[in-house]
Formats: sequence, C-alpha cells, structure tokens
Amino acid sequence: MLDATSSYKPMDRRIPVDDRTGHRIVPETIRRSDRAPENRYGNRPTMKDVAARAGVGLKTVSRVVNGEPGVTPETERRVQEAIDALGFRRNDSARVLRKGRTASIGLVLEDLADPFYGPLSRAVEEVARAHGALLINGSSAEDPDREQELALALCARRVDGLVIIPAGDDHRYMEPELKAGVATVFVDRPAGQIDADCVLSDNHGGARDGVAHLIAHGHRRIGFIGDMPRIHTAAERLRGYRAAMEDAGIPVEDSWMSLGVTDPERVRRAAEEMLTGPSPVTAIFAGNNRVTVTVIRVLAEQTRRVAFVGFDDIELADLLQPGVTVVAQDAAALGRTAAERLFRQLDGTLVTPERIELPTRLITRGSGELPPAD
Amino acid sequence: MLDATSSYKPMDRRIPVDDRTGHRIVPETIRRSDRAPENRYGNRPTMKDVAARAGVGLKTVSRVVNGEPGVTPETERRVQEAIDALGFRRNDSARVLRKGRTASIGLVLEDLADPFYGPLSRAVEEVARAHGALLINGSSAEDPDREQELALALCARRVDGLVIIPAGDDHRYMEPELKAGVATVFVDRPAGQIDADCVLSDNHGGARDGVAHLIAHGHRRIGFIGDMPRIHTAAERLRGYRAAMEDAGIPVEDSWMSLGVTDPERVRRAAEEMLTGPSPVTAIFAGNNRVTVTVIRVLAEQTRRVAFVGFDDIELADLLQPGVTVVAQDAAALGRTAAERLFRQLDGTLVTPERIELPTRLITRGSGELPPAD
DNA sequence: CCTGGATCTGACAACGTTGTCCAGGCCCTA
DNA sequence: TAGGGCCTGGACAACGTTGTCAGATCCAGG
Repeated sequence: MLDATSSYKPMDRRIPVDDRTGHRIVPETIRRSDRAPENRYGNRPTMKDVAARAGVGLKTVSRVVNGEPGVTPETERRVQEAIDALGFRRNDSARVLRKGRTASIGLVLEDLADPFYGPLSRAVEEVARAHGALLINGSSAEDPDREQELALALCARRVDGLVIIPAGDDHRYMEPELKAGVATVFVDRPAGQIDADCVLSDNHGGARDGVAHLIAHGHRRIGFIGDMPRIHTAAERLRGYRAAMEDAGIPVEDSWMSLGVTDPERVRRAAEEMLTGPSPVTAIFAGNNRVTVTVIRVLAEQTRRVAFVGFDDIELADLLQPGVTVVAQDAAALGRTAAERLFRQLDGTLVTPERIELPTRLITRGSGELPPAD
Repeated sequence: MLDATSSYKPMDRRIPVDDRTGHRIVPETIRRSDRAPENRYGNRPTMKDVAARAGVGLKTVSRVVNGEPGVTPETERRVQEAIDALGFRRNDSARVLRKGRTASIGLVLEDLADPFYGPLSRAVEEVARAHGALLINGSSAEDPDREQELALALCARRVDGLVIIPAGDDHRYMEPELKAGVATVFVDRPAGQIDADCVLSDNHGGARDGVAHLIAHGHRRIGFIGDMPRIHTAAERLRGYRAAMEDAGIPVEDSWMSLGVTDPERVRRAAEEMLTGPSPVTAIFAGNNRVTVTVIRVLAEQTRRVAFVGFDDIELADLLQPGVTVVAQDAAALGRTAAERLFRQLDGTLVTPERIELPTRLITRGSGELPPAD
C-alpha cells in the first residue's frame, strides 16, 4: 500500500516555469487531473476555444457574443462561424461572477399545484420577462423551515430579488440578505418580525363583506371554516367574519367556528358538525379555496338548503347548482404588483417598505343568496 | 483633453510588487475603479473577508462552509462566528464556475397558470429536491420561438438538465446542447427532428377509449373539438377519435370535427354549430381541459341532453349535473417520470433515448353515459 | 513623409470559489 | 530522542467571463 501511493509521486516536485511569463508549465496529464471529469459539463467550448478557431483574441469573441460595437463585419463573421461550428454557448455563471447581476429573481411559494398560485406565479414570470430576468422558483409546502432553506438557497445563487409567499411568521433570517441589497417583496401574507415590502389582498374586508352578504340575506347562525390562525390570511379572514357578526350584533358561538382545518376529511367532519349541532348554522363561510371544494361536496349531500360563500374563486363555480358565491381575489394582480415593486426596488425608485392591500370582489352566483332554511 | 487623460497616467508604469508573494501591489483607489459599483451585489462579504475576521486561511473557511472534515472545533467556532457576524453567504455562481455542476434543472412549460401543468411542475420539483437540485422554470406561452429562447437561456445558465414541454415541433436547436451533455427529457409531447427521451400520455388510446365509450352508449354522430393538429397531443387524440369511429364502422362527417380551436368564443361557436347543423351530433368529445370547460357551459344551456366526454380531468367534475365523464391523465406522474429519467441520464444509468407512454384512465360520472337524444 | 485621430484588437487582471499540494505541529512507536 | 505518520491550515492556480487599457492599423491632412 505504501508502495502503491508512493509510486504516484513524481520524482521531482519542482515545477518548470516559463521564463517569459513566469507561468508554471504543467504537463497536460497533471493539469487535467485537477479537474474531476465527471463534474465538468462535457467540456463545452469556451470563448478561448472560439477565439483560437477564429484566429482572434478572447475579448473580440466576447464583443461579438454580447453585440458590443467595434468589430469589423469580416471579423464578426469569422467569430460567428466558429461559434456555430463549435456549438459555443456563453457560460452565464462566469458572466454573473464577473458582472455581479444574475438577471434572475426567485419565487418562494407554497404549492405550485394549488390553482391559486399558478396565475400568481405566471404573473411574476411575465413581469420578470419584461425586465429580461428569469424566474427560479420553489415550493415551501407550507413548511417554514423549507421556506427559509429555499429563500437562502436562492440568495446563495445571488438572485437579484426575491418574491416570497411566507409559510412561516419569522423572517429575521432575511435580514443579512436585505442589508446586502437583495430586493424582497412578500406577497399574499406579510413578513414577520422584519420591515419589508408586502402585497396582500384585503382579507379582512373581503371576509367581512362576504359574511355581511349572508347576514343581509337573513342569516344569523353562520359557520366559519378556515386555516390555522397563525397563518396571517386565515387570521384576517376570521377577524373579518367576527367583525361582520359584531356589526350585526350577532353573538358568535364557538361551535360555529372551525380553525386549522383544511384537509378534506376534517373539513367534512367540521361542516357536518355545525350543520347538525345544537345550534345548527344556516350558512357557511369558507376561508379558502380548498375548504370551499369540500364544503360544497358536503352541502350537495344535504337535503336542507344551506347558504354558502367562499373566499377565493374556483373554476366552474358558475355551473354548479346553485352557482357558488365567492369573495374573489385577483391572484395575477397580486403577483404582478409584487414583481413590479421588486423591480422598482432594484431600480432604486423604491425605498420605503410599504404594505399594499388589493381589494377583493364579491361575486354573487346563487349559493350566497339562499334564504335561511331551518 | 490630452492633458486630462494624461493626468490620470501614472508616471511610472511598473507596478510595485510584494517581494515575498510576488503579488502586485495596486493602490486601492485604482483597484476599485475597475468595479462598476452599481453592478455589485452590495459588496457582500466573501470567504476572504470571513477568513480575515476569523484569523484563518481562506480554504479553512471553505471547509467549514462545506462541512468538510479537518477543522478543529475551536477553529470552526471562530469561523462560524465570523460568518454570522458578517452575514456571509456562499456565492454559488463562483462555486458553479469552479465545480461545473449547478445542481439545478430547468423546466420549460407551456403555461404555469394552466391547472394541468401545476401538478406536473410540482412533481418535477419534488424529484429535483430529492436530488438536491433547484428548479428554474419558464413559460413558453405556446410559442416555439419563446420555447427555444428559454431552453437556450437555461443552457447558458448551465442547468444540469432540462425538462421541456414542447411548444414547437423542431428541436434541432438542442443538438449542440445534447452533445455537450445537457440531460434532456421531453414531456407531454415528443421532441421534433431529434432523437430524445420523452414521456407522454397515451393520447391515442385514451381518446379512442373515450369515444368508444360514447359509441357503446349508442351514439353514432359524435363531435370532436380539439387543438391544432400540429400539436402532437391534439393530433394523436384526433387519431384516436377517428380510430374509434372506424372500429365501429361509422363514417365521420367533416362538420363533426373542429380543429385548432381553444379560445372560449370559438369553441362555443364550434359546439353550437355541430349541435344545430344538418347532421347534429348527439355527443361531443373534447380534446383538452380548456375546451371541456367551455363545452360544458354550452351544453348546460341546451334543452336537449347531449352526451359528453373530455380529455383531461377537471376539478369539481363530479359535482356538476350530470357529472363530467373524462379521460384523465396523471399530470404528476408525467412530471415525476420525466424528472426521474432526467436524473438517471445524469447518473449515467440511462443511455438510449426512449419514448414512454403512460396510460390514461376513463372516469365515468354521468355525462358520458347519457343515451343519444334526437 | 509624418502626425493626429479614430477605429479595431488583444493582453491582462479580477470576480469568489474549490482542488491540490505542501508545511508545520503533534503524537506515537522504536 | 529520533523518525515516522497523521492532522490541521494555508498558498496558489484555475474555472470562463468582462472591464480596462494600451498597442496596432488605417486614413486624412499638413
């Protein structure tokens, strides 16, 4: 074994040096040994290779690739030919390292598969594209740790900015990043423990309007099913529900509220309990789209007609019997507004963090206009 | 002017050199002038800064950051302290440049806002995450040029691999990339003009089954509304429709087919025409989810009961009256399978490009089982 | 023929990280 | 106590690109 290792040692450790440049001359075999070949991107051609083939200098290739002026058409042609022949493509990692800007922004969202976030994500992408930036995204799956991990990974990639749909409620981990100049906008839910830009829907007002709508149609015993109050949107909507009830002078019974419930099985149970309890509700307000779809299923099975209003619009809501009345928020507008603020931060146009609330819209389709039946 | 420029010229062009290290000593003001300050990421601390603060060597910091062995707990603690104090975050661009792998994969899809692609995208992300990679994505908006632009931009970022939902039908632009070792998997639709891995649904078989289902319930005049046949999935589904009709010995009339139609207005007109034409259909087969939602709206307005089967499942399909019978494809499975093949390409486990077809599933809910009414 | 200016081209350093290699200190054994 | 191996730490080059700056070339005007 000692023999084996020692046999790899070159006899003379001194490395020959080029007299003119002072550069070390290292045999190709040794030089290459420092690269782990399996780690390379299949040895793609570099500008150096293109330059050699076109018989020009490195910088000239760079100029052609970037469309900088000061290159004769003839030279440009030769370089372009070499580029095509070699299949050269500029290495943006090196470019980023040199230039300091990545022309990409990150999006941390909760779940790409949720139909609410698709349009939001798409809107962010469109704005990014208009500014020549790429979008890198990741799903936190509603896990605060994963949100942090993702956000910081994106910062390590040196994204120019970050749009975050928070899963957690403590974002102090972003402080060094903000200080370092990473543009950041929180969307859908506010940042926790730090002062940052955020773009929200008017969750409180929307929920209040929705519940008031039910009250206006004669309901007094109204149920609320929503997510955990530690989630800002859920808390605000609950607050809106309470506000509407209080405005109407209706005392809320505990059995009418079910919090922290989103998975279909538990939503179903919660809905059934409030419909059959000692003080059965005549209407239900759902805190988000996932709750809505389950509650609708439960209501479809009831013989009694129960009124319903949901937060978030859902597809085909108009085709159901009755049509589903909802408080709609504009996911695309949320994404667009957030992304635009992000780029204004990057421009330097924007300095003071603000909280922006976008209005919601009550869409009446039938289910919310049913009279109390008891 | 000559004076002005010459005044910036140092008298002596030779640059002072440190005797010990041989490094050139350059005055700070000159060194900094080469950076464009507005391009820097707010002067984030580097490993060098951390090393200086912790009083250790550069490589030691690198070891701590990467959890490499060979650092005493005491040294590690000092380094960690410096990292926290300075808010250091490793620059992954530099890391990528050095290591050659980006630990990220790209996804080029058609439209993030389409509910079909949400789960697909999410599935790709989950697989990527399991392999420690980030997902960078972009929407082609069904535009072949934009698809190419995006795919090549991702290659310039040196993503390790690429999952592409093709918009175009000529992918020769990817040839240099494939040669350079960029792992590539096409999903939902096959690659055009090149030999590459692809993962598809059984569009032909699914459509044939769906149409055969209508035929089995007594229908003979069946309409087909789908996308442009230049899109592979649309062509295959049309072929499935024709096959089912032919199997049953039913000649297809031109007025029963509407191709290249997806926007709601035109779908509506197409559906109405086949319902009222000289040879009115008693059933409609829809080629994708967007067509489905519009056709359902049109059918809901009809007095006559028209049978319906759609390709792609839609949310709440079971709650409509009647329930919507569909040929469902598993978007998540498509994404998962594609991403897994991608990483097997990167492992080197996979060499020959293959075409994989995933089965579809007919879900009967009522609309496809209506008898002909004419 | 020379000079001055404009235009084009290329040499070189630097961006921040990691792999390699070597030096020095330590411990263990003979 | 000498000689070895092991452990820790640091110097240095290289990754591929771009900004700077100076050299080369060419032309017009004297």
